[in-house]
Amino acid sequence: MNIGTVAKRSGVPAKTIRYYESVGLIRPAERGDNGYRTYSETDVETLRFIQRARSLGFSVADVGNLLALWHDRGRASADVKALAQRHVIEIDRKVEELLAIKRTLLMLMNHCHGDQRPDCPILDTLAG
Amino acid sequence: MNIGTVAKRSGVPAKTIRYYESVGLIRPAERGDNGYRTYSETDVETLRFIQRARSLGFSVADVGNLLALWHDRGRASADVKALAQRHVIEIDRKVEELLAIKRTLLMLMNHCHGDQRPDCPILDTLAG
DNA sequence: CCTTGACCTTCCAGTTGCTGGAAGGACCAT
DNA sequence: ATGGTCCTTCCAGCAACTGGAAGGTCAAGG
Repeated sequence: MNIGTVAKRSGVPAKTIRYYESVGLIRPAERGDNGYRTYSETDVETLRFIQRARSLGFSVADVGNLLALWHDRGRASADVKALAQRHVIEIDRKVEELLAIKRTLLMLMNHCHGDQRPDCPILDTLAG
Repeated sequence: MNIGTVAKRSGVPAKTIRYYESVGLIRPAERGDNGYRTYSETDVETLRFIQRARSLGFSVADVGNLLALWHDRGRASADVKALAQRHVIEIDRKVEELLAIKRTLLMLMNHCHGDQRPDCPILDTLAG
């Protein structure tokens, strides 16, 4: 299979597959006589795994860890769960940060007429 | 005032001030005979404004828009409010995205023993 | 046989918002 | 004179791609 086929079947763009190879997330693909990268079914599976993990917001580094755990038949599920747990904590942190900002913005917007007049508590607050 | 002093007084690191200048968020500072950038009280105010806007998550581009509105005495507060509104919508989008991911992760974690055994629904799901 | 178009290759640059570091000049106190 | 702290510029790197240029390959159609 060439990279385009794998891209279509895994949902990971060809460019991104090359990128993953360049940063060591996947090992370098075999090459045909023409220099084209050649892939197997297993590679498609791996890329799908990566795709799903990335869409859950895991960093490329963490996806690397997940891949290692996946391939390690002697892994402890506790290690996987702990990784997920850390990720959830990080998500909570981000959500809290965003909500705090949102609260502030809504408060400011509440005090702003939002019409043609120039006076605006939002700008006033930013100005201090 | 030299850049270090302004940095301290505005809370914006010297490096970041130079960066803001390089991307056109603030206009190039006057230079002294020694080539050092020279700043006024007004510049400190501006940098504080920028600092607050950035800490509310506005992009540098949007901070540029906010600065322009701030300096425009004929502005309509509606424009400021609309900009804030767009930002809130974007925040909502991000929060929703994060919460959706979190829900998925918690569900997966719920099904995972998290002990020394290797079988792990988290990995199974990622593998498809 | 030739051309066209869709592949593939590599490498460089841009995105966002800084941040670190190197190399060199300036200033101030002792 | 010397040390320490400022300032200058430019280059590189972070995350995770994405776009584009320049060029090689391949398969189908006229």
